[in-house]
Amino acid sequence: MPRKKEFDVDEVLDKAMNAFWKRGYEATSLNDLLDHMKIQRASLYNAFVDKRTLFLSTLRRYDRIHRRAVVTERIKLPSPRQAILGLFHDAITAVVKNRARNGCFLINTALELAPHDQEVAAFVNRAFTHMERQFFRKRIEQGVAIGEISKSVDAAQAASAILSLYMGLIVLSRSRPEKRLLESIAKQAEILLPPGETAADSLAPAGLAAACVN
Amino acid sequence: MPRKKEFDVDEVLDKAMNAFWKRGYEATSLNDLLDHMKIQRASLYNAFVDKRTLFLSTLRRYDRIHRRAVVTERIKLPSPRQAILGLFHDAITAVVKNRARNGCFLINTALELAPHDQEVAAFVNRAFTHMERQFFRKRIEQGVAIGEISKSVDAAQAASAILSLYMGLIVLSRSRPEKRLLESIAKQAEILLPPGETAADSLAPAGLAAACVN
DNA sequence: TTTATACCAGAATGGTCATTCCGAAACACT
DNA sequence: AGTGTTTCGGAATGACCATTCTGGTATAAA
Repeated sequence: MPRKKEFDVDEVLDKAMNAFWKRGYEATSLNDLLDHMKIQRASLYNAFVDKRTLFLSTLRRYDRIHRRAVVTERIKLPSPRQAILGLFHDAITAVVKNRARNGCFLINTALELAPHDQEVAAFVNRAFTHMERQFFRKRIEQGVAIGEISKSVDAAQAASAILSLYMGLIVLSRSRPEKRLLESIAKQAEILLPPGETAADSLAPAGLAAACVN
Repeated sequence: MPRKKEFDVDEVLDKAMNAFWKRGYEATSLNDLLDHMKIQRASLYNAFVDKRTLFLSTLRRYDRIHRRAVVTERIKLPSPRQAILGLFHDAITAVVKNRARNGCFLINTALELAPHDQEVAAFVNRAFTHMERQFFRKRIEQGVAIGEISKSVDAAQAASAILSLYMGLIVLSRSRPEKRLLESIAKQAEILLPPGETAADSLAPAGLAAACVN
């Protein structure tokens, strides 16, 4: 009896996501969305309820296919240290190759909407905390366990710092997509994760050990 | 001949700044502004031209009294290392004490408007670059020169990283104002600026110390 | 006093916003 | 053929937006 939907929901959701990602929530009007999604008004409201609900849907989708997917890929990598540092270098090449000028949708949203929308705040919060604890911290702990990362590293503390450094990198990359600058930041991420002391369990204090990287 | 202005320009500018700082540009309507500034419509347009010009004025004022003022204070401090690390601790206490959850006006603006407003982009860019080069880098160089910071530190690179770490801290503090988390980040800032080799030298194994000259 | 300006309060303008509603055509099933 | 649903294109709605305008009033200097 019912007529089939003539557009792919995920496909138009992607287009809506890109629109929101590029301009933010407030600055993206419904007409902008319709232009990008190439569907009719009625179809949008029928399929996605309203603007805010559509936004949340795109945010969830971004989290799934852009953040979670990357994390689960990188969790499988044999080298915990490279899994983390690779994230930085991927972000840099994405920026330098003139692709990602939009930054991170989650970070953008955290600043624009989270302070005034509890549901959004809870969502981005969970995402950031997941990054910190389930990716950065776990991988650092693994790195320390297999001797790839120095025992002098406090996994929880380093995870916070790496997260902060990463977010700073993304924020900075929007206004200053300079390769040299961004690579300096990635370089210092390496310093926060000094390689394990293969020879002897060094007596060197953490600060000095960190300074010795490279 | 002319009647005197009955409101203090800087005073109402401060109120406008707080409104924009809290909600961002798009989400702050002119009525919001009038409510906060407690002046009349005509007075606003007479004194500040229009909304965007008013916004730029508040941004310039923020830069002057919130960023530049802090920097010039901290440039005078005797200890370059403490001048930098103090910035982190000040930000943290501001967040945990009086719940300053508005983050940094410049960073918020960099994400909301800079991508679509060239003038704004140029302004925040100059501010960030000034932070990086005229404050962080210069102070690190001084620290290295007086032996407070290890010679192994590349001032330019470390400055980029410290800026990135600081921005990450501010961004993160908006959604997660947890003292423990933020202090972990500040702690790692210290690691990026290891103290100069005075006593630590003697404790380190000879081989390791040699590896540090680079 | 005159004159220029700032004040107040609010209406008017012209636009855009998200959302709803309409009629008609397209389609898929019984 | 008939029924239910989704398409389309657009019009209507009502709210809010930034900005301008209209009078009327107060205040200072010439």
